[in-house]
Amino acid sequence: MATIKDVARAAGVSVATVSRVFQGSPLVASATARQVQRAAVCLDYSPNGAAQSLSTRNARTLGVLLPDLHGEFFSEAIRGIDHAVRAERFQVLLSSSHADAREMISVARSLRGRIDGLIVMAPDAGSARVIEDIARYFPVVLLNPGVRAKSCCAVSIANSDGAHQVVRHLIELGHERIAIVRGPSGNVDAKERLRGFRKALRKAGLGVPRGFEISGDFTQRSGYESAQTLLGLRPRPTAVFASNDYMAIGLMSALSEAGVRVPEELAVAGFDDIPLAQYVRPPLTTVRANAYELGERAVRMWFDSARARIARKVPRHEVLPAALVVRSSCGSGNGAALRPSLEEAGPPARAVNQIERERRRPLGG
Amino acid sequence: MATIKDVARAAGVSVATVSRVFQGSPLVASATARQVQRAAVCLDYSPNGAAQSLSTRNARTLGVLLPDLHGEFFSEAIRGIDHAVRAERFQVLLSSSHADAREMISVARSLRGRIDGLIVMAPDAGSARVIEDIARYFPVVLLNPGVRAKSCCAVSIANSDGAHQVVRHLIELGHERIAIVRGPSGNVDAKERLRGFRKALRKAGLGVPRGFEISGDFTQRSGYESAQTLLGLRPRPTAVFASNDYMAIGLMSALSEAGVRVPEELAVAGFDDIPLAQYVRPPLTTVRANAYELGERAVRMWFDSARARIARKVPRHEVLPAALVVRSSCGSGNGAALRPSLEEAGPPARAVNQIERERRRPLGG
DNA sequence: TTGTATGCGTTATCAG
DNA sequence: CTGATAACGCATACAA
Repeated sequence: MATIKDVARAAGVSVATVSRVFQGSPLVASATARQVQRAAVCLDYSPNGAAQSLSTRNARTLGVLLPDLHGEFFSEAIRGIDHAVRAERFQVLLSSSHADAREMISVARSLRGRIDGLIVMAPDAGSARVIEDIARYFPVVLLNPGVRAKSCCAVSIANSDGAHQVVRHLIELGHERIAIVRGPSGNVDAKERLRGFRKALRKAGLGVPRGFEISGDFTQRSGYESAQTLLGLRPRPTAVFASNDYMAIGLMSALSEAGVRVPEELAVAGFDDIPLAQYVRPPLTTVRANAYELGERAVRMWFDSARARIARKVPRHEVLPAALVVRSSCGSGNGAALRPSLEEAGPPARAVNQIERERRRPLGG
Repeated sequence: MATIKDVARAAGVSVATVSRVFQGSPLVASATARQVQRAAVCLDYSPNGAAQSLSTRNARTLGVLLPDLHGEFFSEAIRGIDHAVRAERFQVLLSSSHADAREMISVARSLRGRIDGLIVMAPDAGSARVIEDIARYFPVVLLNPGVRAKSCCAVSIANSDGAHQVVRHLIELGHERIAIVRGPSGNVDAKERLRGFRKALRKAGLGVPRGFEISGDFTQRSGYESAQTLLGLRPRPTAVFASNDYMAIGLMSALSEAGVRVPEELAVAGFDDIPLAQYVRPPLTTVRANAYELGERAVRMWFDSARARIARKVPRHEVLPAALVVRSSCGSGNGAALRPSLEEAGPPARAVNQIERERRRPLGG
């Protein structure tokens, strides 16, 4: 592979000049620049990134640390990150599937010299110290964090507000006995959604009868299993908010087997708006969280705080709004079309357009 | 940040010794090693990756170039890649959302010095030259490539065979007039699936009546729109193979609106086994392509060929088997449970376990 | 077993 | 406008 020296020699100039040309420096005669460019093309030269990093002390690369995630949320977040990073002409160094915090920190350390900063997603609350530790090495932005770290910026989804919205929706539809299927206990998203649930009920002057807060773990199975508990409650709830869509779908399938009609006998709502949500019967009323935007914002926030490093570094915390998506799994109070969601307009209209935009997949695989 | 020099000074040794300790060299007295380690911990030192890369001339990093992909396939492929890369103690430099080949090549060039090789996914047939170009810089493994490049290894999905299987399944169920909704014309997955379709019919001595090969573009909308064409055919087909699940689902929704019963009046099959496939009504018979494994294999193949560099470099091409997943959208010939798929066993049994494994998402968002 | 010295490919600081 | 040359942080051949 050709180096800057080879180009310099071929162009009959010094390495300094070649370097200047490649950085678009104005301090070089255009004739000389052309010479250099010709030589570079001829030798198929491009600068060595490692050498640049070493010399300039920055890598033009952002690291991304993720837990072992599956599914749409993961890929959308990455897409958002990649998009925003690309806009800054940076690169993404991805490291996912981290089991525990210890592993995360060792990976983060091994990244020294290769990245300028990190986007970290640590959903469990136990990792506070680890995060602080990592943040000593690089500027860190937390993505939907399970914990607030004093020293770093963060961007997260309005879990509490989203839950609040959907529960308020149920209340507006006339429900007074509303249950929740909770998420895993260590998970902060779950905790926040529970908080929003409680707040909405409290605001409406409704109580939460004993046993109306059923435990779950975000898996479809736990939703399925919650049905039994749910149907055994007396008085029986008329509506239930499942803390995520997977559980809502599991629950609905159990209800269907038990011959309980949704939403007539029991209204069901979820959270996340996974792609499935609009296809189950009845289509699921839920809350949309935009993972793409979450990733994008995290990166923007990183660059903002990097640029403001000279000024006072005051860690911000952005919260992305969550949007209620009304479908039919909660009924619609008086009229069937009281509050139609976009997706309900029928396939050839706007709905399909949106589906296409979101789900287009030019590759077979 | 502490450098190797600081550690050397603090430990009272030379930088060479520190370097040796960090590489686990046996040529250092254990007492000295402890000294060094203590100093390193004390100074919170870890080696600078850029400097290492520059010195050793390798980056312990694999680049991953992807087109603008959404959805499960994307994230699963990345997971597989990440997993395999991690096993080799390498890192992943990800660059997705590439619109065209030109962009891809410029990104690839800019990676010089930062990566040791590339996993490239280029589904459109036009990029052959670009690939060859990139392969001059780094060893490249193609992931589900749209084109065979002479100089690099590749791993892809058995598109043709998968299509062959599902069409043969239709034939075994007694269908004789089978149509296809094709994928985009430039796309190699689509082409291969069409090939498998034709082959299965030919083998069975069945013809493809004029008009039975309907064009589509892998979007749900195009599947929806294909229904009209399909229902206008005389004689009308009794079964249709949609080249991917999105189109199959769009088609089924159109059929449902038109009052055409699936599978009684028209059997429908898809390809990909997207998560949705088991939730639509009726659950979709399709072909499963394992994206996780695809990514994993690509990486393994890269390391294999990197290690064999000394020996003759003969580009291999692996094809991952595709598996027929029988659900109910094609009916089941004589008996309803003639050939039940795992997913049909009912929620609390194995089916849900699998769903959980596949779709567990410990994070709210 | 340890230290010295050189090179890796760039950038950047000075002189010209 | 251009050219030497000293960093950048580490690995390693060679010497001791």
